[in-house]
Amino acid sequence: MADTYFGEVRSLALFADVEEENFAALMRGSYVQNFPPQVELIAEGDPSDFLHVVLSGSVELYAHWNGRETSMATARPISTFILAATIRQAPYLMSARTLEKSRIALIPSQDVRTVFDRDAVFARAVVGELAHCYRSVVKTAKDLKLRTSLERLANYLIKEQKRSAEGLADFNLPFDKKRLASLLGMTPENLSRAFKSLQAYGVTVDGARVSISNARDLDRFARPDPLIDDEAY
Amino acid sequence: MADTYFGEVRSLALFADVEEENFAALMRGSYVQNFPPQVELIAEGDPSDFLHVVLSGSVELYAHWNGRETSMATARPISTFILAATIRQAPYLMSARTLEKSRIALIPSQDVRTVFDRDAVFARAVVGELAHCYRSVVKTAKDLKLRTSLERLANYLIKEQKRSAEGLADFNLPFDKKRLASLLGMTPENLSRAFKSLQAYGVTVDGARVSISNARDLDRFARPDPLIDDEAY
DNA sequence: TCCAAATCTTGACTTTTATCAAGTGCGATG
DNA sequence: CATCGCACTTGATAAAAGTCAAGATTTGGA
Repeated sequence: MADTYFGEVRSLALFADVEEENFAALMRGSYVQNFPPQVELIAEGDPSDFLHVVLSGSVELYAHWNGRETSMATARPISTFILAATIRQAPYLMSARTLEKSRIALIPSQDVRTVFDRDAVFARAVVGELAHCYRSVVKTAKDLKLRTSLERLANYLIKEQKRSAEGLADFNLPFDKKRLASLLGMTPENLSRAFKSLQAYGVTVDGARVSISNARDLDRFARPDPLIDDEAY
Repeated sequence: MADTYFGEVRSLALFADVEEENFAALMRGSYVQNFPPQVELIAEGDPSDFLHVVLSGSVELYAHWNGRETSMATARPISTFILAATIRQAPYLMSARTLEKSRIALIPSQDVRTVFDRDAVFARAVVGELAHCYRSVVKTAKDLKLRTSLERLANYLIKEQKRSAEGLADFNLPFDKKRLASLLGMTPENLSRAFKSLQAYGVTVDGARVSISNARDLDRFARPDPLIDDEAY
C-alpha cells in the first residue's frame, strides 16, 4: 500500500509526538503524489487547501509582482511548506513548483486545523516549526538589506559547501544558475560576473561544480554571521 | 497600582483567551517600564529573557552586519515583539530601541514557555501570532526583491495614508526620514530624490507632512498588491 | 550523432543606487 | 536673538546592478 509514507511524515518533528489517533486523522484524508520536474503545485493567492510535505526531491517557493518573478526559498525533504497559510486559513503568499522529480504528501488543511485544535502536542510542534520559519525569513531579509549581491553569493557558497556532505572543498550547486541568481536577488548576468569576482578569493566554477580553494580568504570577505547564516539559530 | 496594565495586555489577541490562572502566572513575574526615546531595549544576539509588549509609543526593530545597520520593522501598540526568539529559546535576531517615549511590559520568557506548555489555548494563540509575523516578513521580502526603491516608497505611502485616520489625502510620516529610508532599504539621499520623483504622481512633501493629491495616479504607478501590502492577509 | 533549444557567459551600455561634499533650513538652547 | 546642531536636501560622482545583444556551451532529444 501507499501507507509506507506514514512513517516518513511521522519522522518530521512536526508530527513526531502527535497522538496516534490524531495522526491517523491527519493521514486519513491525505495522499502522496509523484510529480515530474517543473510542475506548479500551488499558486500565490490560492486558498490553502493542503499542507504539503516534501518527501523526496525539492520544491521552489517563488513569488510574482507586476510581471516580475523571484525565487524565495527551496523546500527540501523532509519538511513542510505553507504551514502558516494553512493555520491562518489565508491565501498562499508564494507559489511552489517542483525543481526535480518529487514525492509530495498532501494533507487537507481542514484536517490540520482540526487536529491542531484538538491536540495540544501538535499545536506546540506547529509553533516550533513556525518560529523556525519566521526566523529563517528574517535572516533572508537581513541578508538582502545588509549585503551586496557579491556578499550574498559568497555567504551562500560557504553555507552550501557546509551543507553538501563532508564539507569538501568541491560541491555541486543544487539547481541551475538562473534560479540561484533569482534566489540571491540578482540577474543571471550579474551572477556570472559575481562568480568571476570571487575568483580573487579562491572560488572557481565549472558548470555546477564549485571549488573553494581558500576557505580562509573567502570567509574574510564574506564575514558569515550566525544571526544571518546559521540554520540552527 | 501598576496592575492597570494587566487589562491592556489581556486585550491582546495573544492573551485574550488564556485561563485566568495562567494569565496570572504570566503577569506575576512581569513588570511595566516607561522608556524615553532612543533607548536600546534588546540587542541582536542576546539571549531572549523577556517577551516584550508595546503598550504605548513605538519601537524600532533593526539589525546589524559588518558595520552596517538597517531598520527592519516598527512595533506599535498593542503588540508583542521577539515572540519567536522567546518560544525557541534562541538569541534575538534583531535589536530593538524605542522611537518615542514608550510603555513596555516585560514578561519573563521562562514564564511564557511554561504557560505555553500548560495552556493549549495560549499555545494556539501563539501560533496565530507567529503565523501572522511570518507572513509579514515574507511580504517584506517580496517587497524588497520584486520592487525598486521608488516602488517601495510609493506603496509605503499608500499604506501609511490608509493607516492614518480617516484616509485623508494628508498625513504625517510616523518617524524621521532617515529611519524611513532605512526601513525601505535605501539611503536618505535616495529617499529625498524618490520623493521628488513621486511629484509626477501627485505626491508632495513638506517636512513630515505628505499629501497625495491624485490617489488614482499613484496607485497606477505603485500597483499595490494584497499579497504584499495588505496587513490583514 | 547531430541538431535545436536552453543555459550560461561576455561585452557594451543604461539605470538604479550609493557615496561624498556642500549647502539649506529648522528647532533647541543659552 | 544669535548660534549651534541636526536633519534634510542637492549636486557631482562613483559603484552596483540591470538590460540588451551576441556568442559559447551544454543538454536533451530526434
